[in-house]
Amino acid sequence: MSLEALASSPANPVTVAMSRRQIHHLHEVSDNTAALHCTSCLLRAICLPSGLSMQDAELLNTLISARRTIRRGHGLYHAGDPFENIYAVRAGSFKTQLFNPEGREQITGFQISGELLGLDGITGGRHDCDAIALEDSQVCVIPFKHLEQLSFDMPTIQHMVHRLLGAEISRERKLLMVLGNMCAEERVASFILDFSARLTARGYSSSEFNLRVTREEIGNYLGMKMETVSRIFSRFQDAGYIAMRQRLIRIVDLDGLRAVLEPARLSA
Amino acid sequence: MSLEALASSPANPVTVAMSRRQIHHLHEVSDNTAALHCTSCLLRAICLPSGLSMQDAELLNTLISARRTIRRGHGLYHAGDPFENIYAVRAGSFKTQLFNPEGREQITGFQISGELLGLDGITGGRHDCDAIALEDSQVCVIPFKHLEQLSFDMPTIQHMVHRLLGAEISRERKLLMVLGNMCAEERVASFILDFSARLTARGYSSSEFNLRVTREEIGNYLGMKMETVSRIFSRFQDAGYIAMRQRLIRIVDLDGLRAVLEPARLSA
DNA sequence: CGCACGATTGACGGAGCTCAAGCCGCGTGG
DNA sequence: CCACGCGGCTTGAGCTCCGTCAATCGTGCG
Repeated sequence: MSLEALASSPANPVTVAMSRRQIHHLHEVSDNTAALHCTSCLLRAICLPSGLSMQDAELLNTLISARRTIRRGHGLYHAGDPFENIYAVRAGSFKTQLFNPEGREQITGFQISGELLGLDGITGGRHDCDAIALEDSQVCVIPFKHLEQLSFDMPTIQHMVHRLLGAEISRERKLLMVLGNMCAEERVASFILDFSARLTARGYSSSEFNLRVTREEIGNYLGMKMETVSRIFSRFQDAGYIAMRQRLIRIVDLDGLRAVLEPARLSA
Repeated sequence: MSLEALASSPANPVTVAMSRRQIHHLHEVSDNTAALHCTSCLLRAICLPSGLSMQDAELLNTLISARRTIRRGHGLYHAGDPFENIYAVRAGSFKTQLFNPEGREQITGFQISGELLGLDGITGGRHDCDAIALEDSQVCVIPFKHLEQLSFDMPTIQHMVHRLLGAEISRERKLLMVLGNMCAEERVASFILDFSARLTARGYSSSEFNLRVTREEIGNYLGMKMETVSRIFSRFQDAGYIAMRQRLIRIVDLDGLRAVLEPARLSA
């Protein structure tokens, strides 16, 4: 079936299949009531306890004081809130946004299951950004004081904390590279590829997923305007790299998408 | 005296005075041989030991295994080097640069006295960027393993490490805001203001300083081309915000520079 | 003194922004 | 169940800011 047909027909069987198949949604994890402990959590391999022994993971579990459910559009925390906990996304997804003194907004990241929230605020004792749920979501609450205490006796836990903070630094650096060096097409391509890679690591489909965010939010994150994001999605669709319907996206030609980032294109 | 004269005349008394006065240079600190310990170092208030008691600072000093001198243009460490130490800039200045898989370069920061280097690499056990000296410089070497060990017994030290990592995250977020939200003029204005603020915190002149970096490097850092950086410096000079001669810059109208960042300008 | 590298400045073109119109899909209420 | 409205998305036309290319200048160094 041609991509043109896919793009133009709302009743197209493929797109209908896409919208019906539930991808990366709340129930996959939270319905599993057996997974209330880190040791048995489905996210264990990629979440906080990754790299820890079974015993250490058990210990970590004792820290998790609660789980919290956040409704779509609501905040997990806001800039200025006292820093007390870090959070592991158990189900759903979030965005973190920053406001500068002049009131400009910058989205600094989108977090999905198994990723952490709240590491900002370690320095100042207060969070310095807002974390907003993009859909009904659930997080594990980890009181940071307890984590610090635990890390006195446990070098592995201390290493873990350092690793987490370092990972956040690396993540932001990658974004700096995108914003500082890439043109609009490249930014969008790397955005899609990054999302795909993270979903792969979590065992979700890497070729078909729901972005959950508006064009506006993607644009803000990538430092460009909504209209440009939209145009480039359309261009990628015409080029046969992706197929999309609303916020549902399917990667059709991974190599094509990767080629957008190749510097060789510049000389061509 | 008019700014036009200042800009056009190389022999102008003001600019000559600027180039003769030594600002932010190596000898201010390293000549002070009494300051070989954290407790007596001139940078104490703003460096690693900031916020620590005299005793803790003394303890910290025992960690500093060596000082290293790096010649201008040489690397303190490179991407891929095993991560062993973090470094405190004792004198001079550095840039940190990142290369992505496609070979693109992104400068992620400029570090001056009292600032830290090497925090990247905590995660992977390897540095993930290069640190290059912008002038002959000297650093204090702090073996990270020792620091971690020390932090088992010393909550204050552990807090310090977390604070440092958190500060790095915040720093990069500010840059994300600049790259994601601001036009060229605003980027340059915020670059100058950021530099000025950091020098103020270190007791240097906040209105007159040596940038030490090429237009190319400023452009790379700010996500724009050298020519645009140059044009905007010229424009700021014409507008009476700054006076500059080569890499030496003097802030003439701080409020004017700040006003460039005001969103009110957009509606005007 | 002359070379080389960096900085400046101009002319031009294009990528991406602005403004605007129209469309789609979903929720709501009659 | 359908009409309606609204928020988000798409697409077009025109413009602007910034990148590109190129010439020139200035400065520091050998």
